[in-house]
Amino acid sequence: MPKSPAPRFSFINKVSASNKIPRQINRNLIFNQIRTRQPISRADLARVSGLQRSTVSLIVEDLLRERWIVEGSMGRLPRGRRPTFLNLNGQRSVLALDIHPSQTTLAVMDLSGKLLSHNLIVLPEDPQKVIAAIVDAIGKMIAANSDRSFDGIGMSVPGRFGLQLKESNLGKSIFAPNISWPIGQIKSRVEEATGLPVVVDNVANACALSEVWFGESDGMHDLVMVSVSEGIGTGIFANGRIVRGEGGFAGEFGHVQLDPNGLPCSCGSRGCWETVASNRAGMRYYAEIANKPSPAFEVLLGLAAAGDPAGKESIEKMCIALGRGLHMIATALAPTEIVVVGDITPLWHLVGPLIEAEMRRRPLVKVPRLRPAHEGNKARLRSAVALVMNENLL
Amino acid sequence: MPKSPAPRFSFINKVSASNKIPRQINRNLIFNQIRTRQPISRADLARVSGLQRSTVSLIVEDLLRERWIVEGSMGRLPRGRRPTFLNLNGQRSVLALDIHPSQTTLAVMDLSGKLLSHNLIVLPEDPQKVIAAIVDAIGKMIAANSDRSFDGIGMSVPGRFGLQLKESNLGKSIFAPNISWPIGQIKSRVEEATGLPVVVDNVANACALSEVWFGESDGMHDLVMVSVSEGIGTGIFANGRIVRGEGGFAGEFGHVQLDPNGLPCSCGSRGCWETVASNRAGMRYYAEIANKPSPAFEVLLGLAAAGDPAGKESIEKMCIALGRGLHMIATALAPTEIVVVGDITPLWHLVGPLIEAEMRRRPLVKVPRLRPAHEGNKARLRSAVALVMNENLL
DNA sequence: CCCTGTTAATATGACAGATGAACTAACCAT
DNA sequence: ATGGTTAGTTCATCTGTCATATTAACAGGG
Repeated sequence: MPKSPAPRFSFINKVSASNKIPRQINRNLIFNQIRTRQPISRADLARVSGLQRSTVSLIVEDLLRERWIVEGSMGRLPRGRRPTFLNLNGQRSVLALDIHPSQTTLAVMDLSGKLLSHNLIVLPEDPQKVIAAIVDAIGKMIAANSDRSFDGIGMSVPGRFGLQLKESNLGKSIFAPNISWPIGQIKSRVEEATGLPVVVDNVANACALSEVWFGESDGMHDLVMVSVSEGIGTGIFANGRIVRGEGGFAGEFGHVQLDPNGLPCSCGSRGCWETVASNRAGMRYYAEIANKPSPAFEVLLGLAAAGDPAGKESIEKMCIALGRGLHMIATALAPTEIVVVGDITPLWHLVGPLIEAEMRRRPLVKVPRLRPAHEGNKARLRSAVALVMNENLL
Repeated sequence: MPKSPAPRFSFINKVSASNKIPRQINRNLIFNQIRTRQPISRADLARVSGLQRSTVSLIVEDLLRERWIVEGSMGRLPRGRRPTFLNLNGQRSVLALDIHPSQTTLAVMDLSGKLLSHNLIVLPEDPQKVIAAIVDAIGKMIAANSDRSFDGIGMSVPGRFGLQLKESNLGKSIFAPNISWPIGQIKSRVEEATGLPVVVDNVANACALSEVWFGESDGMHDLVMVSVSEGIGTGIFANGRIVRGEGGFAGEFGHVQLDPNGLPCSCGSRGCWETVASNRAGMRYYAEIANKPSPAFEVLLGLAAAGDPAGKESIEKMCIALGRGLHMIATALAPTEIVVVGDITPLWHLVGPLIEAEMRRRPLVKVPRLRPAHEGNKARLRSAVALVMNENLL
């Protein structure tokens, strides 16, 4: 990375900067390069970052001392001294909890987002017992991995939490219409029980971060992550950060009213985008078309993939509604790419073209790249790692 | 400003930071404090910025040497040495050009956004002669103010320009459906003619910046600026910067399709928000209701203010449509505040409540503050100053 | 008129951190 | 062995902030 585009910090800032700031920034840079390019030598880090080899060595020394990274094998070059490869410390790991109305998963992942083990958590019927069950499952998972060291617990949840300046979470759910148990207490309860720092964030925000941390996006461009499940949530990544908005409530494109005469929505409004484009909408379409109750969404997807006419038509209707919403997002934010995560992503070869065609049917000054989340099935889990790293690493 | 909320630079960055970065940031901070609090002493700057007095003195020395600021009178305190007040250098000024489909204004402003003189520019009919007329007017304005020194020319235009990493402009208009002359060449033509740096930006972006630089907003919160004129443009300020999106096309909420069966729009789509909520829409409503051609929008506003039934009804319809769009923005981005700029702002006591009521008629997790632009009539001009400062000052 | 207290502003040395050049280490090919 | 090459470290220098000391400038009181 040549240093040509000199960094500009010309935003209006209210806090003064000390001379530790450059180290903070450069350390971040170096760590991220190790993360994304490991194994990599100090010399290559210097080349890639634009920093001097001496500076890189100092930063690497810090990261080694704090055990974020480890020295690995030595490389072999046609000429010259052999480089020492650096890797993320594989022993450090993160607990990832993906809370989902229909299915909650707990996993152990390492800092590079590799899935080490995972379990479905069966949540009890009684809303008051859900958190206890989660705490219990987490305890067992930690016990079963006593050889590893955990840096924290990341949770992606379908709802918006109040956030403060620091990107950490107040732990108080304010807007989670698709969850029926008292999710607001989960942060404090789990922190109390495990002693580990817990970072909670909205699924879509977390997946957006995940895409930037682990995916093909490089953090330099704008990205909107659209999470399609029971409802629709979006995470907006712009200018190198998640756009959180006042109280952390940015990204509720799902509750933009597209049709004033539309169906009532769980949020209390009617005709919201998610009433026509979510999994629930797909199932409703099926029920209307086939004139019988819809099966679970995964099953419905299977029907559509197998060529069942009612199944196909209902998924198509859903895709058209999705496309219209994506046009809204593309028009409003002109992101470089829009990434979709949800149950439909495994069937992207079917739904992707439909969604994209509908998005492009209207004029669009700049057409964003549209794609499913990188490794969609792990995206929500891995986003939890991104959350913890984003919060705790620096 | 106590240093308590330690600045976090934990975004994913690709450029390394040198140890000149803190100075850059602190210099910015000090300059902005002088700008917003002038006259102010070094001691107060230290208190207000959290920096040491010695550091402040060094930075002030730089700013004085570069003539950004000047030493003014001395203060008087009940006890102790008298402070030396610092002020922006009143001699430095900026040319501000507000290009507007119906009216183009050229002004001289100082760095604090004070309007020193201004002129309407009458644009010739022939599209090919417009830029020459503008260049001519600028030349005359500079000649008439030969005692002043100009730092640059800021232009706010109703359109989106291609932008690059540096927030400067490529000078090539790509999307300006409401301008009929070749605006894309304006930057290079004017730079060539005057030798001054020219910064061009979308009206809404510029006004958003202006609000942050000169208004009551402190740059710490998110803000969406909605510019209502022939069309509707929005400028999104989040995480301390304008959200520009790929190619600089973010903010086209005006072209989100709210009604698939709506009227055709200048962008080629139909049922865009701006087809129902812009000045043009207001005039169309009047023509429909009164069954006669609408007068110019300013006149229509006057009718409404004077109590003319058709005038009132048409403006009301426009306000309702505006409110619906603001609900969309509030839902999507949850900004701390939404600021409106345009011809309607002088009548805010009439239209404001209507717009806000409609915005709040639907559920909203977080209701943004809604207000007209600070000194709405000067907002577009002053935004040009913000553009130049944002671009050239540091 | 000269202390004393108080506040403003500058000077100075210590510390953090990036830089670049010099240096050492390790390897290969001849 | 030797020279060439690449990796990584050491060190002096520079920029910049910070804390403290010092000087400057004022008011009020004896």
